[in-house]
Amino acid sequence: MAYQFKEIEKKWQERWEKDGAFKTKEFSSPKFYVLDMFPYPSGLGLHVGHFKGYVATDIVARLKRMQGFNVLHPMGWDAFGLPAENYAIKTGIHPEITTEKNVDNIRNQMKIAGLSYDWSREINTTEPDYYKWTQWIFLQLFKKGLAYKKILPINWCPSCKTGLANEEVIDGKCERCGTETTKKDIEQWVLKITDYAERLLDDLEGLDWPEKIKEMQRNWIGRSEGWEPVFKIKDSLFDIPVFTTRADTLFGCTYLVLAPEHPIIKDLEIDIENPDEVSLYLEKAGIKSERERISEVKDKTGVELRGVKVVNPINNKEIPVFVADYVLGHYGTGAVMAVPAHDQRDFEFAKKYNLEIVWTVKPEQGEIDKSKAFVEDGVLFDSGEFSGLGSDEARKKIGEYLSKQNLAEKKVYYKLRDWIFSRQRYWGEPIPIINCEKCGTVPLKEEDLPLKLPHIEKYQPTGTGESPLAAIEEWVNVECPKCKGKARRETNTMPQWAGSSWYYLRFIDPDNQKELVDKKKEEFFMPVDLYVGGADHAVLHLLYARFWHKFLFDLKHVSTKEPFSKLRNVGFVLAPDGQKMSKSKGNVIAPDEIIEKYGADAFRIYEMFMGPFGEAIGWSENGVKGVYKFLNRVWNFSIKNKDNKESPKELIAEINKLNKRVSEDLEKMKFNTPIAFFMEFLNFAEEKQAGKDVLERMLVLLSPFTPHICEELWEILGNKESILKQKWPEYDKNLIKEERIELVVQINGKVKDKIEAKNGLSEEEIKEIVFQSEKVKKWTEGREVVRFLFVPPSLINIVVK
RNA sequence: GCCUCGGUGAUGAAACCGGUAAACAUACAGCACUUAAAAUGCUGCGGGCAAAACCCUUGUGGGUUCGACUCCCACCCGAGGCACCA
Repeated sequence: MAYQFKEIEKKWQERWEKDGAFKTKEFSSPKFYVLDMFPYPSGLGLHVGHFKGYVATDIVARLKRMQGFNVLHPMGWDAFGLPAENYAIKTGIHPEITTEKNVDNIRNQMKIAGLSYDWSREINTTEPDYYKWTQWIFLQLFKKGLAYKKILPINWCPSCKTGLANEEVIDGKCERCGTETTKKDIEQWVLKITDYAERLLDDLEGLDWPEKIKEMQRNWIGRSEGWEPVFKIKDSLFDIPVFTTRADTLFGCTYLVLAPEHPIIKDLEIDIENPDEVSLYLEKAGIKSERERISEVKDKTGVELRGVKVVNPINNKEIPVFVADYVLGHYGTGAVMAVPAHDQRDFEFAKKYNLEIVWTVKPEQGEIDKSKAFVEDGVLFDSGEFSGLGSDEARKKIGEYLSKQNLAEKKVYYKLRDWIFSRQRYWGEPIPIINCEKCGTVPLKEEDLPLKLPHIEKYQPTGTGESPLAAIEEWVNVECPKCKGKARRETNTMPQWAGSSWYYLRFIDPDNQKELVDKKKEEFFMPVDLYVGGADHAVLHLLYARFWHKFLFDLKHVSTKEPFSKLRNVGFVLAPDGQKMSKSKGNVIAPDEIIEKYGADAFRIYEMFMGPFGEAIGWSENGVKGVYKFLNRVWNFSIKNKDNKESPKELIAEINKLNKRVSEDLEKMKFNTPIAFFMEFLNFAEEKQAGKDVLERMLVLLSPFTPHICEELWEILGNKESILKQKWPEYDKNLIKEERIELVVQINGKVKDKIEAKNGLSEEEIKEIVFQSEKVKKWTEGREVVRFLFVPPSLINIVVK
């Protein structure tokens, strides 16, 4: 008979809630903080993919509770952001209302899946009580000079009508809507994440994170070490420093290239003999979109500044100067020394404009292939006193030689750019700043926080670079806190990523009105012991959160250098057709219908059984049916044996084996194999008489995976106290040892025979048994036995000639 | 181009530290139960053969080893990330 999952699941979910079974205790050691990346409360609800991570952390949370940990396992809502606002534009329904509705729906989805969150700690980034502290952190950043305003050519999404951070531009397109971004000069709030570049890079070392994510962050931060030689401009007081990692190729530098944005171009105006040509080029470069720049990688364009020459500091050669947009204004000094012989980009440019190519580095062996640049390290020639040196040594020697004459400096640059922090949209945290005509930028007083987001009727973005908030006169026009004169509020809002950059701290102390988090509680619960979410946040959320955390650490508001000590990525759940699930493709599978048809327990173990946790795997309803069948067998097996007292020895060995395998694999964050082990165990045990001891152990081990059915059967077996209170069982390795085993006999490494024998025999005894085998005789007859290898407990390899 | 993962039956996959390749499931086929279907149970299921014996098989080619999915070298393919970063 099929087990009645609907009644059972409802019954236990209500019981757990009534008992407050998942409430975290304050200051009860040891603690374990296991956290999911909190979701955006979309109107579609969550699909089965979101639950893969949630079920895994839930299993860990339940396991850790049984192992005696005081588990902090909270959930909340990252509810600011564009979709709610776009929905409001379309329907006129306020984001506050849609957010609340969506949150209720998703919270319910999580509850019917039996996820063991401590709901008393629920947070929502759009509640003033929460964003008060997001704003507070912003004020601290401002006070430390880490939040500043700047007119910048930013990435602009013409569809979302807002500026974007570099991290939000993927392939020249808006991360949200896929529209191609353009450049726009707007005054922006910028956070100085670059001040933390070195620490963000160095501290990755100690983290138990997937190597992939660490590597992505390293690349994003992009540290590079080199020298910055100075090129003097001929007949001028100006000079131009350039950054290079290849100081060893300096003798091969035959021209200099400036980025179109380089300020010195203006200073040189009077010397330039071809001003029309130059300004035409600059104009063209300025309007190019990010996309165009990327697509033109192969076709380098530029223009010479005729009449301007610079001097190569290493050999005093006069060389020409070009402007080209393959040199970026925002990296290094915005100027490069071009060495066409040893840099592929310079090589292409030199070929196109017929510039001199001077070879100064050759490979240690063989000749240079002069059809392309030789970019590897090698041995210097035609390089004065440095000829004959290897590249590595030459870099150092040349750098030091120049720096003695104050013609170069050792330098480190990072690819990481400051975080563009303002958005010209409505549905976000207002930036707590007042712009006064007299006093300039004035921060709000901390006691005036939260600065509430006003309720408005018109959400349409203005497209002018101002947010819709700018239209609300009574909100915008305020008195300056400093001089009491006329002033205007900052109308930009914070980006999507603000609220999620510190939310893990608020779970520790969600109702604190006086501070962001109580110091003692923070010290107790931090860091997050296990953080689980998709790999798609590798350089956005995970980098921003680390930055804010380090900042709070410097202010002594948090006690750890890093927020998340262990991170694991969950793989996508794809639609049955192998495609990504999306509303537009109509292939989204909701957990609700699966739970309705097969129950939460079946849903939960299917999510885990479908494959390795980190891999992307297609959904299969037949797979759900398969594990549902398994749960029915667990039910029937337990009911059938519920009155048995004792178990046979072989079953005791088997349950200990199961115990070992499940414990070990859970420790390694493997969730698919333990389920296979349970199935194997049941296949073995089903026909046998099982006693209460074995049944109970099985249920306790299974309970983190499928808590409802286990609770019910646990009760049926006569237990009064919830299975949640049981200790995670230890296995006895002496009981696992089998009495009889199968010897596997190989001849020259190939399996030829299998012989059953007593376990634990000596090599001599085994040898005797093995050579009695007909098959072994057949293969060894007339041949010389060179070696006899015995690999305990069961493998034998006989090497014959 | 660079970086990081991957490549095993029809499918999802398993295999600890180098030791029986394909556990566990799904699909499929056959049988039982049923008036019938579903559900359930049983059997089979990498390939060369219908079968035993035997041989082959973890992307390809080579190497190390008594023994390689696992280690080393070269290459091919796929996914994700970065991408004119000097």
